[in-house]
Amino acid sequence: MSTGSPAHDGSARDVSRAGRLAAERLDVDRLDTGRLAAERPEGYDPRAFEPFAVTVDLAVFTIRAGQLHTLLIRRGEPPYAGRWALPGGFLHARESAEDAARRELAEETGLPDALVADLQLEQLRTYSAPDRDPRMRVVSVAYTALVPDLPEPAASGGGDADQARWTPVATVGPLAFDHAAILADALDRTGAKLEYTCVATAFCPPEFTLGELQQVYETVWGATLDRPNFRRKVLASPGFVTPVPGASRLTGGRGKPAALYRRGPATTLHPPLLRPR
Amino acid sequence: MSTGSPAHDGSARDVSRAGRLAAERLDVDRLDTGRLAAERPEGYDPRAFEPFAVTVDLAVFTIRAGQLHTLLIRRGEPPYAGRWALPGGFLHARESAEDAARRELAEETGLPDALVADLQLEQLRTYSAPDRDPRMRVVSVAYTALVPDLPEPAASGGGDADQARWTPVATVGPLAFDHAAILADALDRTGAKLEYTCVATAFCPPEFTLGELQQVYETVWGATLDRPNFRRKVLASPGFVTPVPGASRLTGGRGKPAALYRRGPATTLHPPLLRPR
DNA sequence: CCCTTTAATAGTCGAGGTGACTATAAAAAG
DNA sequence: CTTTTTATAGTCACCTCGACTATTAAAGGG
Repeated sequence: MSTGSPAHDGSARDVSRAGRLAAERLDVDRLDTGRLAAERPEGYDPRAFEPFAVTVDLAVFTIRAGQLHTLLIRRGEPPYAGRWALPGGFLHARESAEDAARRELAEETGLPDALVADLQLEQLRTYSAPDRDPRMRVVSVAYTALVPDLPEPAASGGGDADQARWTPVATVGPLAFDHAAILADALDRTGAKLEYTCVATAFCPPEFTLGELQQVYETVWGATLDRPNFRRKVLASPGFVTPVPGASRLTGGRGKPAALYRRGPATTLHPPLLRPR
Repeated sequence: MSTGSPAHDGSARDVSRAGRLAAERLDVDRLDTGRLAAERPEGYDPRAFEPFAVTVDLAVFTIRAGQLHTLLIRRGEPPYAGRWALPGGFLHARESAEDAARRELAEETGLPDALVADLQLEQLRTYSAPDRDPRMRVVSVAYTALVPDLPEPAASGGGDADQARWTPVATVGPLAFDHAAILADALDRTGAKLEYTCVATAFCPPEFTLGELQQVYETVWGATLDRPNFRRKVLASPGFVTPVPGASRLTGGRGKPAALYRRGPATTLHPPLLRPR
């Protein structure tokens, strides 16, 4: 947590990692990684090495009109036909879970590849309950992504735009599979990450005002913050934001124009910006 | 992060979750979860739905003789024959990853089932680099467990005791597969969790002195802490520890006997106990 | 053009947490 | 009995933070 990416991004590490002993379906004697045959418990079940399907699911958040939105996709086929679900899909044969998440995000949101490439993408948790899919065993690696408010709505990428939509998290109804639990976990994690990392700027455009940054915190936390104190805290955190010299923008039309900032080089907040209560 | 288990324990939730749409190997048209056929990119590869093997790996930590130790197992077969590795194994057909981790932990450490059942067990991260196993595709869900210093060394459970050992993390050599990276991630995470959760007591026996608790922090962080200040902080955190009335224990033989405490009901630390610098 | 409104920015003050430090109490060793 | 050792109690300055007030710079209405 000290100096690493706020998203606990491990893809670069993943790629350079050596492989791990694995099952070969017809060679049961060599299947049980890391354990000797002598150590195996009695009742050893060959079905233990049944293959699994592996998917990624994405909780993508943005802030639009002062409300936290998440990207949902309407399912067209059973089970859960007609239900909304998190975007996601299967791992391809030669890609890591993070690569798959990035690919799915690009495909389903139609974001330019350049934007997707350097996006905040954090591995949330892996969901592996045996009955989470009624038809077969599926293990899913969930990721969280934070994006700025997009000029173009989601699913502009060629597909049926009606099938993918930004939905205010407050109005999200029942979701397919265990996606409601994944979404809840993602919300918890995102709120917590705002406290001790600089990821809040991921919700903002390249240049933003401190008022807009504060709105990110207030929207995600569902709390109101004291503006002078928030300002003092952010400016006192080295590397959180860097001022754009001479630049300012009229925020609401009225009032004093606000100075503009860009995201700084820091990824963690020392000390943290704790949410009230 | 607010009131949940410090280990982000999601097993209870997992079990109650509905299943997720999955691949059926002979029904390619229904394989791509959450996406319509119209949305699929060209060059769609049927091998994308190749089955994966899913394993769990365990970074088990304990403190012994003032040093942080981790449980390692010596591999008996290639690849990496003779190398040390983290304990772990394959998911069985009808168990969640957390259940598998708990089962593997019980099998490989020989701990009493009762102890394993209510153990701190936290999902760390999922490792999915395509080349992490030279023979086939293996996705591994890594867990971290913190245990008190065990009277009996590891692998007392029937097997070849020479194949499993507590090893000081400072002297861990090269490990099999990407286990060195997993171990490093687990160390990072454990150090960070000590700051804002109460998991440190997981390293201690049921009754412990504040000096022993402080040693946990000092050992994991590799730093020395001021004793009066540590004491003040711990006692000021409601629910972190509860005193055992009238009980005391001679710690080193010499000196004033220390009061005994048990772990309290709290799981998170407000405000956090930040490590120095 | 002046005055009001609105929002950003600057500054103040006290409570509380924390680091560094000193002092006392209770045990064993000599 | 004295020394040593370790737990425990207490002190003090600094720094952060929450709550609050004051000033500045824009738009809008008369």
